[in-house]
Amino acid sequence: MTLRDAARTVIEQAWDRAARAGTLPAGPAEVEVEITVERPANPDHGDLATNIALRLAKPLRMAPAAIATAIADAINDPAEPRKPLSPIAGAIDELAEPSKPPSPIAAAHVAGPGFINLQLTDAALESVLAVALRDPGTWGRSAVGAQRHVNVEFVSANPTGPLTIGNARGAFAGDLLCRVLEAGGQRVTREYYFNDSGAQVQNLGRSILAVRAGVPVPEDGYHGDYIAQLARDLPEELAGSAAGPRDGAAAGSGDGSGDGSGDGSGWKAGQWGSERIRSGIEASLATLGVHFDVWKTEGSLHAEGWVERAVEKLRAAGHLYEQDGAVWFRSTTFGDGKDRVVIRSNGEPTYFASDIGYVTEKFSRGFDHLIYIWGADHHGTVARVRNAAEAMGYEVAAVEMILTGWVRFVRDGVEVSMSKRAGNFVTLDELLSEIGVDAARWFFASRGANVNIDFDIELAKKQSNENPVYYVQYAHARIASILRKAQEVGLAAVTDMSGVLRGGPEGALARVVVRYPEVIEDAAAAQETQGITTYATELATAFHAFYRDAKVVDPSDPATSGARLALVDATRITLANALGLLGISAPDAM
RNA sequence: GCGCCUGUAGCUCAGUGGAUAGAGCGUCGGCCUCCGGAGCCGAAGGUCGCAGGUUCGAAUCCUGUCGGGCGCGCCA
Repeated sequence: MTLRDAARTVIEQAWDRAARAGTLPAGPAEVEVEITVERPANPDHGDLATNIALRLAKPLRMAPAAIATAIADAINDPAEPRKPLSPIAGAIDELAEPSKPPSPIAAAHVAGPGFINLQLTDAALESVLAVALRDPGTWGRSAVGAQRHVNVEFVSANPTGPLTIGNARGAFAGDLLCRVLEAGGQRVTREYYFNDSGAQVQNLGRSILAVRAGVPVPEDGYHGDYIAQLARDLPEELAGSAAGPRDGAAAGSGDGSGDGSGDGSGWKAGQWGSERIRSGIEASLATLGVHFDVWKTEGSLHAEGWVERAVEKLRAAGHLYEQDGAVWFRSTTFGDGKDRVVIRSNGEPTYFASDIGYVTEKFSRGFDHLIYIWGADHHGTVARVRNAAEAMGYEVAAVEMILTGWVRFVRDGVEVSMSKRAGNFVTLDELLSEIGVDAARWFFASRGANVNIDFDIELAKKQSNENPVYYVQYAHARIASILRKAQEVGLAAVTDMSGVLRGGPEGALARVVVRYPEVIEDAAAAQETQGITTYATELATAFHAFYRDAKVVDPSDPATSGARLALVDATRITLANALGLLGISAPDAM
């Protein structure tokens, strides 16, 4: 439970008392309305504020200011015995007599058109800081999403070439999403889906063989240095079998690929090269701090019968029909603009058929929720996959697609066009060696997943030293330095901060620190990380201001020093947790 | 043509029903005898694309419109 939740309870109980006392015509039991509590931007408006009186004006048929006054008076009434409040992160109880837990609210004021502004007690601030200091490992984490097991599939680039900076968006967006869901208490499985048996793999093999043989690569083959490297490394036995038969285990999709060429040349080389590339991709992702739990191949979905069974499921439910020799899914039943082919007239299943099989396979593993991170160019396939899930009897809401916006990569003002086939691309590894993982992570974490971004590589390099991430990291390093200094002179943090938080620089910093759990809760609910980077910047700013105004290490005043050390350490823990949640390092020295 | 995303400060982006719309970078001006100046303080800079509507209240919700991106295959 956060301070915000506690405040909500205080407000609801005050409203209830006002209704029972007759100053308001109806209480929370009679009127259905959500009590929203927010952190006002203007510090003059208190620590927390609620607009409940404005929202009750219509149902209660009263002026907002009168309602606000009634509720505020009830909150402020010291004679009123307090009902037990749920503990604030289990901490406030410890400071209170069990029979009468204290309210975290010191005072309520009516302001503006009917807002109720609330002031937190110093005891509430101190008890929340104590939670951070006592249990840094879980500080800020929420259990709201416990029990939900989520599958997040992202990147999923076919292994026909190294990851490019075009894949960076999905990699970071997906990983950041996973991290914020985990912080919200959910269980997450990170999944990478790829095709190890399609025509592109064969195409890759032919390209490798062609380069090795010194002949021109096929017209739509792959180019680039990495192909030359693979050609050099290709084992002799695979190089000799240019026309080797296709591996039977991969049967089911892509076979012949409908182009009539029908020969199996390049298969073994292609599969060898594909696996080489895949492990290279895994290594690249590892340098980003991105690790997958499951690597799933399209071929396995066919081999294990998932596609076939899913198609049967749709057929049994009456959602399939035949036309022009093909089998169609009646997607229009569920609002799609047109029906979609599942089995082509040549008997081959479509990519969509694999998607359908994959949905059933994922749900068979017990997930409550599926999330797909797709590029914006895939939005056309969202409806059909969700429709198919619905047609098979799954909850549509449990199948969610998040579309990442376009990243337009620019170098010196000129757009960098990228094509793996043409061998013209900037790899993810190159990007990171230029700007660094921490800066790249911060860049993507601080922007919405679905917005289009212009990314100027030269500008990013140039500005990397001024990246806001260093501002936050610097605050962390500065605190670490202060703590080292304190230890040198024999000063230690004290747990009893009573009196130190009263107003002044301490109160201002403490008020930002204690907000952290709410920031994480909001981020998890919105499935976004921008709020975390914004908050981390605010916290760093608050610390730097505190540092300016308050001397922390002062041997002549160990009591004040001790309390300030505790506050500063809670700040350090919070910065480290926020950065760590985003996969960014929190250095003790820079 | 239809559908989805998007338009906020010079630039890159936060802010999705609340009080005076924010940050970083850039520009201009200040601050190191003192725990880390990768810092601090201040200034300039915005008809939130435009027009209607809903609401006590709209950058935020609805409708229309203009600009940008993407999609509309028995490709993956």
